[in-house]
Amino acid sequence: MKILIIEDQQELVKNMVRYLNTESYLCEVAPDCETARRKIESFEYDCILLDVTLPDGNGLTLLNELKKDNKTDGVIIISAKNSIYDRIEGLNLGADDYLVKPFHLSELNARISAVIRRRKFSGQKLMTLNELTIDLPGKVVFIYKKKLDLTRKEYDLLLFFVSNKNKVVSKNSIAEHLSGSDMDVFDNLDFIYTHIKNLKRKLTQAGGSDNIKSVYGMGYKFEV
Amino acid sequence: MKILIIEDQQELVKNMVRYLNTESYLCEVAPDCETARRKIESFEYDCILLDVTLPDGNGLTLLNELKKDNKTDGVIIISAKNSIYDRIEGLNLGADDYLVKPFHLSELNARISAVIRRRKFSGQKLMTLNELTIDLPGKVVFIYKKKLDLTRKEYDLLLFFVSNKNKVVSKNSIAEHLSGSDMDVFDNLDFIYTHIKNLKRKLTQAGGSDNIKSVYGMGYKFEV
DNA sequence: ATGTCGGCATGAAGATCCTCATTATAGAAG
DNA sequence: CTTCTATAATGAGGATCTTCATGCCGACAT
Repeated sequence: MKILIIEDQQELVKNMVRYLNTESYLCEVAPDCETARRKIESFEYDCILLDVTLPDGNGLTLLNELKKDNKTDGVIIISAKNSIYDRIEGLNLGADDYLVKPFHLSELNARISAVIRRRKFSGQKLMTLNELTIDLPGKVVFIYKKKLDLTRKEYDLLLFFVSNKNKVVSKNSIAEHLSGSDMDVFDNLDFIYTHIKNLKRKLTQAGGSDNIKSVYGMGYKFEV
Repeated sequence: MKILIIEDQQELVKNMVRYLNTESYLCEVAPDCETARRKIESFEYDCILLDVTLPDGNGLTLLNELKKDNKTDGVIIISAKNSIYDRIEGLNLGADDYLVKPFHLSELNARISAVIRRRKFSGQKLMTLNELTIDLPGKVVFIYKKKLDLTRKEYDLLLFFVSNKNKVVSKNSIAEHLSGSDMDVFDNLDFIYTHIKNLKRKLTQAGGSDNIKSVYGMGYKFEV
């Protein structure tokens, strides 16, 4: 899952990134509105953390721009001020949640996963597809009650498949989802093969069926 | 572990429950004395958080009732007033600890686990695990009758390990136990390494076996 | 002064990830 | 049907990143 952190306080950002990395999120940082705009244009994030006070403008202004493009989904406002005005304004502009500085990282984490759950999995905490069970808050996958030991990429990949089940996803979109950095072009998509192979192996070795079908020349489809 | 929260401020309760849930406590809420009485009668909680100001009476009155039934064990008083009277009164009535609003959730957590820890060991004064002997009231540790010279943190750490023996404890939970927990966020968990290293050294140098095993990426486990 | 504590630097150990070379397969073309 | 080419699967190994161990030192309190 990819998160954009729009925040200029370096120290805070450092802590957030470290913590969220341990929670298996891929983070990108935009220290100002300008960078944020550029990144949001070129990529779709699962969750956006938006600080209100930024060096080159107000975060709520940025949020307002996003609203026009219907891109406010998944935005969590972060503000140092405990101002009711900011809160209401932010939520009115379509933000999903609101966090007041200083906050606990565990609370941040809880809100992020809540937002993502709401967006992608209609609020469900547990997702079941035949023999497959995914515990979203716990980030654990089971097959027939048996816990799978997946790496971060494998988990991300599986989640990406599940949230696009029965649809063909291109290798490029998979690559974008899995890669941490925001490269536009991938000179080499081979690393996908490895992750798909490993995921398939772990799924089948645990007794599951192989739902990941390759669609020649198109990409892959998770059939269920 | 089950916790009863006797508190009428909904917003606060919501935050406490959410936080304590992430700490894998099970929470029940009583918004007034009446509900609290009923719940305490029908169930035994590992810890009770008791607000002093409640809509239908004073929390200390409730505590007094509990004292008559010897049920004050594990009670943490919560008060908005920083009143010495309340504090002394509460502790006199048998409360285990006292917390002044507003407080950090991490501090609340630390105190709850402290109370639970205290209660867990309350029956025994001496705890023996193979060559290891812990004199709980005296806070002294022996290996083969040989007294270990542990610092406070080292002792706390050992106790935490012992009370979670054969279970993996995360570094985060260790950090929360060891710290006075005024910190919002642990930007650095390295101090744990030092204490673990020193504890291990003291244990082995005294002739004990090294029971503290690291579980890569998970934390540590005290095997016995 | 002394002991305790926590941060930092370094290096080892471990896990993860990606590249690459090779083999297998699908679809197109002859 | 056979051949050819593009695409996909697989296995091995090294690069990279994370986590952990250890020693050292300054800060702080007793």
